[in-house]
Amino acid sequence: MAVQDRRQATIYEVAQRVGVSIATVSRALRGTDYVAPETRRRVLAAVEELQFRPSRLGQSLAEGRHAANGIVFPDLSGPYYSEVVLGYEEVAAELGNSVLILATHGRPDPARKVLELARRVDGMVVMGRTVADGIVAQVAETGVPTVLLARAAVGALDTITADNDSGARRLVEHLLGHGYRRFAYLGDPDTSPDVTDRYGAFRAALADAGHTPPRAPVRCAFDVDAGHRAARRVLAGPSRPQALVCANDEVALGALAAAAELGLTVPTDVAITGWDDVMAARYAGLTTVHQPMRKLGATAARWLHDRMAGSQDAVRREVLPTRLVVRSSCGPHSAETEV
Amino acid sequence: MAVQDRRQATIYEVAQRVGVSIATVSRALRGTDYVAPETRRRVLAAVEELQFRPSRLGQSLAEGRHAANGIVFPDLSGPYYSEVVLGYEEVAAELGNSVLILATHGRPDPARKVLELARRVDGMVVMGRTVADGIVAQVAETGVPTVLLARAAVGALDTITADNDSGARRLVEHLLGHGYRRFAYLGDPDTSPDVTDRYGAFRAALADAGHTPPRAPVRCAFDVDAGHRAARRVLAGPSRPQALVCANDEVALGALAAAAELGLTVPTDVAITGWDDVMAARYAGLTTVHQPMRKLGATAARWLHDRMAGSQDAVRREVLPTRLVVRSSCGPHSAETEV
DNA sequence: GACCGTTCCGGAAGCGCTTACAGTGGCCCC
DNA sequence: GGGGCCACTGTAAGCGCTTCCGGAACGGTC
Repeated sequence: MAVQDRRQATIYEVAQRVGVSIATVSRALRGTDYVAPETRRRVLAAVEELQFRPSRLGQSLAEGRHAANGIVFPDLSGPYYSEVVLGYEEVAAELGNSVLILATHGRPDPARKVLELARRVDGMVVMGRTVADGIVAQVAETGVPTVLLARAAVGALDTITADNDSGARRLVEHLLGHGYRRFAYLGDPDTSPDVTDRYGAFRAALADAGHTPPRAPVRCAFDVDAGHRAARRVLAGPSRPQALVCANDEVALGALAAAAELGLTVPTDVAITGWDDVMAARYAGLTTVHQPMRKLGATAARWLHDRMAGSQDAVRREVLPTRLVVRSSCGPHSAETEV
Repeated sequence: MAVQDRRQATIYEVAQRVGVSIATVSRALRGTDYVAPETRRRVLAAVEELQFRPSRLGQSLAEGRHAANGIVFPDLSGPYYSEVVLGYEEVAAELGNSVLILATHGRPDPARKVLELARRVDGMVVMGRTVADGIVAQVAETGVPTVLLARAAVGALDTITADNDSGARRLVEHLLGHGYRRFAYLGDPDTSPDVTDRYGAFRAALADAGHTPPRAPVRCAFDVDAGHRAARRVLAGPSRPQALVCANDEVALGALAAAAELGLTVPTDVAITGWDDVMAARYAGLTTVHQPMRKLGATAARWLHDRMAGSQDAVRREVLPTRLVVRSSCGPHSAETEV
């Protein structure tokens, strides 16, 4: 007792102190098999005295599992990703798994990082445009259950997404209802599968209604500053669009700021819409499309858990509904449709 | 080649295939010792053929380290925590560590979860009011380097916080400058060390200026809805305060909504301030105190890394500066002080 | 009293790596 | 031509657990 031992006690020391075998200590601790009450008591006492905590590595190695799973996402910045990750962590932890996170954004060689992550977990979810499909397939082939989130299906993997398609169509219909005909799309459809879908549906909806979609999107990153710069360019240019459809709320928020700077009134001079329905959208009066972020994360965690438990059920694909949230930035409305 | 083996190949199979010992395979792979070029080539070829990936558990057990560290926070919801976590993940990953996250919010028995996390990492940071000091001390005693973030120092642990004190004082001074004398504080100082400090400094600043601080805070959770409800109660009650100082931006955002509902104009009828400077604050014209969230996380990760590397340097304590961001919600200003 | 089932426990074999230690040749040098 | 060094490789001892297998003790049954 005298000198505190810095080293963690091992199961051997506990066994020795009690005068039993390590097998008995293990059994007493996990309650997996018969152990005499008195023996168990003495084991627990020794555990207490020695401050023994079983090594997670030893356990995992012996059990052949990590009791952990991971989530890969492009970036945690922005409310969207963090909400999804939170939803994920919440149920993963509930199901007894530790969660490892990996943000690939801007990192060199994300593939290596993802493969590395795959070696420390029993399962993982890959979100959005993080690594190439080939890498995902490679991970899945190593036997690590994988579920895809907000990204196009790859092979026979469970995939969960939000309904970008209907969301975009409803948004376009609403805007057309306001009478707008000249549109611009802000954001880069190539950097996120979700946005690819949204942009595609946006164009399709316009075409279906007999209107010509813009020639090309105004490419910009998905943050406020990039949206701000892109919007300035578009709004200051010739033949100003009547409506700016933005890839996400951050871009739209930047666009709102740009419009204000240019002395333009929203929605009178230009309508602006976002996507995600982040908190700021509400205060900016931004019309947007709501995504069930927590639920996306939670569902992914649950599905992954099923697969890790060995489920051989048919591949699951689900598209969670989105909801058009009409606020003031898209045009005049008689009554507040949403708050 | 014929049938894909579901099982991961082990180092033994690689060794057998090449006709060398596992030691040689290990050496060839990690490059830690002499291996004949030709041998290495053959090893790498076998690795490729068998799709061998070393087991992280085997490695960790042998090396005696996890190559991972963890962060514990109360909740990821809200932009504040997610930004800190992102800043943390960014540098931790850069330094070669996987990141485990654990949100304690609302979970039963957070202590057990934290202790469990401690067993799977080489070091961890504990943020805010998550577990009792005793648990933190216990973790630290097991030899897992620990750094504290946005929480009062415990024992000889590195601790990093934001400057709540000066922030709150500057805020109060500014509000007094507007002529306000009747204040209310929204938020529960007992649920976050940061807020405890802010509230304390808020009262002290008022007292120092010869004014009487409010008798007690208006306790509410740190989200928009709670802020909204609390503000409604306060604003609709008798002797309406002239200024609502809120524990964080979310509460303040809720308060803004409440004021609007009650037909009160901000800041004419009531001034409202927040804390954190989240994105929405900008669009809501909210006067607030900016915190360097990314930097908090990044610094914690760096310090933790030093400790994990065995640094025995003196205990580090740092208080990162905060910045008063004046917008429209606190009163009339001749020119925009901040955007 | 032989037999059997139950309870309890120890021995030992893994799990998949890393690395200390001990060679074994080959080559160079005096 | 013997000694020494260097490049390279194998042996084996861990790392700290879990769990299979089998043995011992004990009580109850026919």
